[in-house]
Amino acid sequence: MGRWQPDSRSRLEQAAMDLYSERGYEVTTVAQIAERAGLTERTFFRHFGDKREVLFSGAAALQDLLVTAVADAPISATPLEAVTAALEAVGPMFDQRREFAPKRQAIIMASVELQERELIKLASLSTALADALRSRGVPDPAAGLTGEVAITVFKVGFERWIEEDNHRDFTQLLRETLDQLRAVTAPS
Amino acid sequence: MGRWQPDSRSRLEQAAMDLYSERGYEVTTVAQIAERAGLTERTFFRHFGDKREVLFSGAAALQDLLVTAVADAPISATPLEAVTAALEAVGPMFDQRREFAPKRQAIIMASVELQERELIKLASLSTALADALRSRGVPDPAAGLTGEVAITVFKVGFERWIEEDNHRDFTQLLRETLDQLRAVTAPS
DNA sequence: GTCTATAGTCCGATAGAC
DNA sequence: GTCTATCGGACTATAGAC
Repeated sequence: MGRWQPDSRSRLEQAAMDLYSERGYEVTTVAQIAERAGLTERTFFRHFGDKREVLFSGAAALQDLLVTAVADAPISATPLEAVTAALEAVGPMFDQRREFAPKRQAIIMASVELQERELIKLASLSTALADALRSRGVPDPAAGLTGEVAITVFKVGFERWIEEDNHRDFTQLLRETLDQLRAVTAPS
Repeated sequence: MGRWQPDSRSRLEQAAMDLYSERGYEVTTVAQIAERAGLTERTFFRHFGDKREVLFSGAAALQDLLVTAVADAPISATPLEAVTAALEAVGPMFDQRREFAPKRQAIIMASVELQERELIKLASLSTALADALRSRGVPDPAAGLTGEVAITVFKVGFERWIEEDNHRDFTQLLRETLDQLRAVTAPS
């Protein structure tokens, strides 16, 4: 055991979640987060680029999971089928943390600044999915549009998963949302 | 003619565009923008909530145009047809400022912070369109999903309109992008 | 670990328009 | 007189530089 307590990063994340929940994101200072974690402001900024990023460290893992699933989809899969497989692959990751996700979402929905960060993370996922599709030989504009469609389904499905009283599987809601999107765009 | 020069707001917008283009958004200070416009920092913040907002004052007019067009669509129109009418209604607004839009877009694409603001403005348009559809009696989840689809078409169509060598009508590109989106989501 | 620039807020003062 | 737009200065927190 070294000079420092382990898991500085996790402690900062936990302290930030707690303080953002208790008092709100805007009125919480980085100094307060660092203090609660037993660290200094300087250490916070060593781990996280800014005050918002402390809530978004899971984004990279989500992106890896999505991209890998697209790459691993059967060669015969259409672009939409490939991203559907990717969405179904991430479902369990959320169902496992059913109590964490709504808490984090409530914090984000209470702050425009945090919503901005959330949206650019989603846009990054869309770009990553489009690139993964292009690696499969999917041409533009289909690759870019399919990435956008996937993120729309993820976003809308996630919102419903959070707000639904009965806790249905995230995967099930994603499938349902995709079907509804297809109904909306289908020819009358 | 009074004590102040007219059009303080426009002068700030023009100065900001110029400086963001010349030096970049991040390295430009609000003091520099105000100075070039012959005003003070304090006045800048009176007109614009923050340093980014000076590039997004046109968003409200765009939203009004979209919402009005949805409300004015024929009663017989499907949700997708109503938002399609809205998209076609805003096309000319962009074709009129063909030299302004790419310059502004280049500034935004050079800064993650500005992209975040752009994305939340687009999300706001999506919500406004969904609300306009609900006012027409469109139920959820169709209203929300149709709003999202419309914004995807707008975003992707706009990017292509900017980067295309031959200057096709924005409206034409929007129609084409919607057709491609429908092809992507259509059953194989 | 210390220092500094900048964003953004708050209070008040001023001066013209009406 | 009221209303509105500008300016001045002090202040905090973020974020990056040293």
